[in-house]
Amino acid sequence: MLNSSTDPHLEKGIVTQLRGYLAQIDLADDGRLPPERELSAALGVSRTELRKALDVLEAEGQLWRHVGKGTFMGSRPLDTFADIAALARRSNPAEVMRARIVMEPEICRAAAFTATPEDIAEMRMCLTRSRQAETWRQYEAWDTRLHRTIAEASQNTLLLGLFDTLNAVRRAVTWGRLRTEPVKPLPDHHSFAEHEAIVDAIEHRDIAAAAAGMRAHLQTVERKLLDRQ
Amino acid sequence: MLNSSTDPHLEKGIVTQLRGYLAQIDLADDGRLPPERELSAALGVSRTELRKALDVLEAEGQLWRHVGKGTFMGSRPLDTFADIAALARRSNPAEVMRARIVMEPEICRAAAFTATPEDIAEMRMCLTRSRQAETWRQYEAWDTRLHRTIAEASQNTLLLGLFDTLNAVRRAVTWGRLRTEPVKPLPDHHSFAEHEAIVDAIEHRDIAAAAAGMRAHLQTVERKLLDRQ
DNA sequence: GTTGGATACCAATTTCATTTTGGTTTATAT
DNA sequence: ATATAAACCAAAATGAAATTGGTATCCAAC
Repeated sequence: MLNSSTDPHLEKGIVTQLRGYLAQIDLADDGRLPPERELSAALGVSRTELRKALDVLEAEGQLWRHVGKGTFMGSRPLDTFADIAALARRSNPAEVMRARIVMEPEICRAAAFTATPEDIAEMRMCLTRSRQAETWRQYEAWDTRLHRTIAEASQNTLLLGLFDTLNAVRRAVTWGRLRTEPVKPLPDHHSFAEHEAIVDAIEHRDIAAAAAGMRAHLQTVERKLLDRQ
Repeated sequence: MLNSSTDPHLEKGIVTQLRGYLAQIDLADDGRLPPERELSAALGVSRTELRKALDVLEAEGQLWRHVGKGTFMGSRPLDTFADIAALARRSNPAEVMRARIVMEPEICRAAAFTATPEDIAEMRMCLTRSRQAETWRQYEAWDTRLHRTIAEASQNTLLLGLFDTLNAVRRAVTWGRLRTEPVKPLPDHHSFAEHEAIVDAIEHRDIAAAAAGMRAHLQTVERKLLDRQ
């Protein structure tokens, strides 16, 4: 009862030992620390005792664990809002338009840097087809494809992915408005000229005009959208 | 030149043959049809010719294809590029920084419009805590929280969701860089002053300065990152 | 009797090699 | 010229094996 090995407060010693070890080691970017089996060996304690110490730190919120994954410093990654269905439920058409106005002009600016002749040819095809559209559905298909071609032309997988996410939310959001528009796009539909101005700017590598054109276009779309409600 | 096998319109025949076959067969729930190698054998045409016919149907939007996955009837599912893990696999640190430079300044501009006093108070707390950080991990935690607080202050669920997606990809991307930095952030670390300029601009509703400050900050981060490689 | 250590086992997850698949190129033949 | 076959590539799916946190069991020490 007198030697330290039976001291009931020994576990507390392991906790402090562990704290020191964790402060000292330089862990990976993801905050993952060595598996329990290695850690117990490195600290010279049994796995059972190490787990008790880890339980304490986990209760303090200093780390989190998951079977098969490992043990990680910091707080458990919060449920990201990246789920499209959840996003669409929380969002609304006004937010979608605001997000488009934030993102797409800058994506368009980047595209003006990097668009290839093939990209521009596809944009031109979208322009032609959208003018020829016989129904609003067809028009929207070519409109969507044009905007996505611009995002592709940015040559950035990640930006394209974010654009796709935004687009998926846009389609999933309940717009609540009924189509009271004419059965097919009229020849003087505002988007035609705006789209062409954007593609022209991209083709001439006029990055400022490309961004400005896209912003103006989306602001027109936003205005038309909100007028109707 | 006279027999039908050299008829230049034969390919059109293959398209119709394929249409008939697709209308006839009972495809799986996911709309997947047999791989090209099987399909060409079943239809008794070469894979090259089959692919031409598939190109036509794809251009019509009747089916979509993806390497490794297969060919599917109908339109491409919404969440194709929205998966974080897939994005992280495809992307890289340079793309992540470019995407941040595209998105965050505009989010910051929006935040300068809408930030509440509570938002700004939290930003100031992040500034203080990041200055007090004893390790790089602590610093990064407060840095991340500052940037997310700014995104929250935009009052736009969708923008916040896109920001979270970007952040998740950032954490998942393999940076491959070794930590050669000092053990703790030095008092003259460039980010401190830059962060404070951004929060100041937001507080004074100087939307142009907010966006410019964020852009300058991220460009500095990008430069430091690429220097090191 | 209680405590701690070693061991074995479980299920979730990752890892890695293999296979499959659409996309592309090359050589050959008609 | 055009079509075909074959080979090759990279993305993705697949499946076996290893890894990892969680749990139960048995045993020794006191």
